[in-house]
Amino acid sequence: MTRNPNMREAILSAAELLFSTNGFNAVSIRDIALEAGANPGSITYHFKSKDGLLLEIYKRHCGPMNKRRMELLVAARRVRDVQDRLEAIVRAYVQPAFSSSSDLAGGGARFTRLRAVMSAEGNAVVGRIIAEIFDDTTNAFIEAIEESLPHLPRTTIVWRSQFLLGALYYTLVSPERVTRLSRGEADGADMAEAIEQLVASTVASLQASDVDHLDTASRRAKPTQPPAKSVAGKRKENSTS
Amino acid sequence: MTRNPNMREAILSAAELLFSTNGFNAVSIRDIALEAGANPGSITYHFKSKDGLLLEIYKRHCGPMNKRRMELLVAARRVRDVQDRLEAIVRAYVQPAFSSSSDLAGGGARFTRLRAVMSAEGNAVVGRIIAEIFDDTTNAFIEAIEESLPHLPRTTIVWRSQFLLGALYYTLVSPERVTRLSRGEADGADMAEAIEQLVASTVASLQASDVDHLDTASRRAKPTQPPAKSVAGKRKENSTS
DNA sequence: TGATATTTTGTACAAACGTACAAAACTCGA
DNA sequence: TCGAGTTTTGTACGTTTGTACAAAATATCA
Repeated sequence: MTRNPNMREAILSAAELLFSTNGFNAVSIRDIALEAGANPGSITYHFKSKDGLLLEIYKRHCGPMNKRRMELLVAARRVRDVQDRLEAIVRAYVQPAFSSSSDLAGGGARFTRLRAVMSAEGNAVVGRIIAEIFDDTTNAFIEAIEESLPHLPRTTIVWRSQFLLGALYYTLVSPERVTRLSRGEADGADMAEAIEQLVASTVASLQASDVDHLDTASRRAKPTQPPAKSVAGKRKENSTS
Repeated sequence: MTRNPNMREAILSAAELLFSTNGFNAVSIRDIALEAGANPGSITYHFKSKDGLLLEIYKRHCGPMNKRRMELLVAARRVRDVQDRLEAIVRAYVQPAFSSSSDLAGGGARFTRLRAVMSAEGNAVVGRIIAEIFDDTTNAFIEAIEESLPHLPRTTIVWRSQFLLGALYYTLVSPERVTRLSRGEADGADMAEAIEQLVASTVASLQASDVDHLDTASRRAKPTQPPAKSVAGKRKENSTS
């Protein structure tokens, strides 16, 4: 059998691929070994345990990705125009999640899909990592958005950042849904297009005025309402704060 | 027929809970039996296999949820004002995903979280069901949105519906992230608040003009731009259509 | 009630799981 | 070329897995 010069890398790559498409528990160490062309025992040798392997995948990607995010964020904050700045901020958050600056091509998207799957499975191993590693970066983005949209409550920005991350995750998890529902007119696996659509959608969402709870309640009570000119963010803010 | 329907129901409920929080493969039949206070063998008796149990959960919820969605959609389409109609359409899609009209309280949210997890795990059993059962309903919503926003290409609506579903899923999967990032000011598990935030965000996203690729390219080339008044949906439409 | 149908239980089994570990096969400076 | 260090291999272990099945328990209805 041909020996792989860097078996450790092959194992990491195979594990990334299989975990990100099938979840953690559905993939056995033997599956990974087969995909990587390695012996099951050598996985134990390199990473000690299955959890250790998953942990190593995270360690490999988190640093470079969030570093790139922060670099792009610093540049984005310098953009003069508010609209452009907001778009640049969102793009700085989204883009590194699709294509990491690190070694492998498309590795960024694969790792982000892995994060989505682990998040859905409620994986205990990565639970702490997410809060420890990602929250700092996320907070920096929230603050940047706060600065550009000072009228918007922080809680609303948090909600919309949640929606952004969910949209990001799901786009990588189920791209075929976009292709199917668009009847082939769009390609859900087209990452460049996904980024553009996601950025545009998120910027518009962020620019909308805050949810007004009292107003919303009254609007549901009497659905007929003086006609609005169908411009988003039109509703006046008279929130509780 | 069923002499003691309680046990069957208890198994279904326990499986729903465990699957939706831990994934499919991480939960064993013995785990479910323990949670339901049943014997492992009785699960095989009622549902034949583990896959059969998962399938039965879907059969139980899909019908009522999508029926409710269609009822609300019909009502939403009758709303006169465009802004209000759009909001009603989005709400008709979102609301039944959080609280089903069926028996158990909060069962809707639990089932939607289950769908999110199965989607992330790429579960083969439910793969076909989703396309078969959900696409009809989703298409009805896309058409309703198309009707309210005739200037928007269908592909863009599909992308934004993808983002909506992803946001919906992730909100149910990781509500604690909202609580954490908002430093306790918001409660990610507050479903009513989540719905309001999600609806407002999505309506604003839908009302944004289409992504213009050429324009976007030029805007990135020369970042200085006539200042926008930071009102969502303000940008003029000069799309390709 | 007794006969029959339905549900629950306990146990068993083959397969797959994560992991450990010794032997074998490599690598590479001296 | 040699030998120490590193990596890979093969195998074996104790568990846990999904499922099957017969016996026991329970419910239904003449």
